[in-house]
Amino acid sequence: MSQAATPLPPVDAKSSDDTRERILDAAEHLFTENGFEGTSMRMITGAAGVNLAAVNYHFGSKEQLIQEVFRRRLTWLNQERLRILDELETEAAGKPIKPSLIVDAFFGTLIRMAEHEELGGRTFLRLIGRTMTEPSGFIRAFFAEEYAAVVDRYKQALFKALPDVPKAEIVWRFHFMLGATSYAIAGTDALRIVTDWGIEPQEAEEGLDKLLPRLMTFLLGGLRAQLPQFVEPPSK
Amino acid sequence: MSQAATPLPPVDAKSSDDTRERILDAAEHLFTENGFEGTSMRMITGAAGVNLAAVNYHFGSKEQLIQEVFRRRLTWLNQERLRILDELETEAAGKPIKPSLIVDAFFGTLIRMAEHEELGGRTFLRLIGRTMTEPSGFIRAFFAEEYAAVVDRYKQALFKALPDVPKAEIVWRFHFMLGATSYAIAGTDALRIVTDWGIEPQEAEEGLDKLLPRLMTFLLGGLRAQLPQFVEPPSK
DNA sequence: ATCAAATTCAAACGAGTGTTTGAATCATAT
DNA sequence: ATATGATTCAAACACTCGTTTGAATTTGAT
Repeated sequence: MSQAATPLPPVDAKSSDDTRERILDAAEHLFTENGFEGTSMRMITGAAGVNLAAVNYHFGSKEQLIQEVFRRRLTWLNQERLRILDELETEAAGKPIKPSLIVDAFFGTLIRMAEHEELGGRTFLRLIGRTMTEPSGFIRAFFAEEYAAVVDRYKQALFKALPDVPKAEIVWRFHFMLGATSYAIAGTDALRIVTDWGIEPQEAEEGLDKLLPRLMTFLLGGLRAQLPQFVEPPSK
Repeated sequence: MSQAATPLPPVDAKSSDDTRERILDAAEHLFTENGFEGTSMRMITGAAGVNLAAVNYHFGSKEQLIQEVFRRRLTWLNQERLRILDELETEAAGKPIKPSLIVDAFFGTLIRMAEHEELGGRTFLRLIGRTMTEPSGFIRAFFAEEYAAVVDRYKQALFKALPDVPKAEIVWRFHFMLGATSYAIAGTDALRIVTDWGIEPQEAEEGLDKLLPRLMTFLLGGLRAQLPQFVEPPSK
């Protein structure tokens, strides 16, 4: 129980950072493949080539390990999202921002993480896609805290960008966009089984390059769609 | 090990159907709240008020129980989807069907299940939304088998309905639509935490009545969006 | 009433879980 | 070289997991 309370190594990188990183990398991969409950500490430490007790020593518990796996990526992602939105708002100088720019800043920034292996690459992208529907209470709470500020800023930007669309409608469509995106990245192989595509597999392979423009046009098409007409239920 | 091999009670309803149904209902709710690995047999049998061994006796294993939880709903759902598509194709008499009708037949039929408690209601809807991103291998395989025929028929219908859209594009957009839908139904409360809405909660409550038209316009907006222009990467 | 099958039950099984312990090893600064 | 703290390690802890067992009970047909 020596120093497990220390949140992060203070400044310089000790050799034990190795162990931490190896554990985080192994956990990221295994969580993606097997889920949180389907991944045991022994699987993680085995894949990382470290002792079983290392996780509890460095992170405290499995729960805290899960949080750290996300935090090391999400902190960067959401700061980047805020930075870009700041930039856009500065350029716009008070005027509304084009919806396509807002959507790209939020979802494009996420998708583009897949190209950078040092940011977790496709593995982390799949993991986060799956985790959005995670039932576990503490994960939902953690995500809520990690996302609250960003989502709120983007919501406000969309309200301003689409003044003719009711706010409730925008929130719902934001919700839908999140779903389409999560699914697209989580299920690159999950649903390939289901759909079997019926198109040349070569065309499915190069998916990630073309995924972003494809997703983008879909999201924007949905975001800018005509407003729904609520039909009153027949009689009642 | 008396008769555990019997797939289903032959014809008439015995009193033990009670036990089966109680288990399935309890499992459906608990899986929705806690996930598959987060729900133990003891939780299920406890909630159902039956003996611990009852699950293994009636279903063989936890894995088979999970499959049965889905099968009793999905069989109806996908038959209904096929039936409606048959109807639409008969009416169309060889001509393409309007995309909105196809989309409503597939996704609307799912959403409308929520209104019928005897079909599982909102609980099953949330469960299926979450399960689409499930990592577990046997669940993916099971879903693939259960969905293959339906998805293929609907894909063909969409190809015909949108002759100007490349097939690969349609498959992707079908994928996106699945994601938006799954998310919308799975996360009715999951993301409410994240977004906190910023709109009158009363307006969020009546969500399910208006969810379908809202989702519908979003999906159709995305499905019919302009085609993406693939920009070649800068230099390379 | 009798018999055979279906179902329920309490108890236990072996395996796997996350976590803890205390000694051994390593690194670093004096 | 020595002392101090950080880290690693093998072993064990208490617990939960899904499943199995074999006897008790219930059910339904004769």
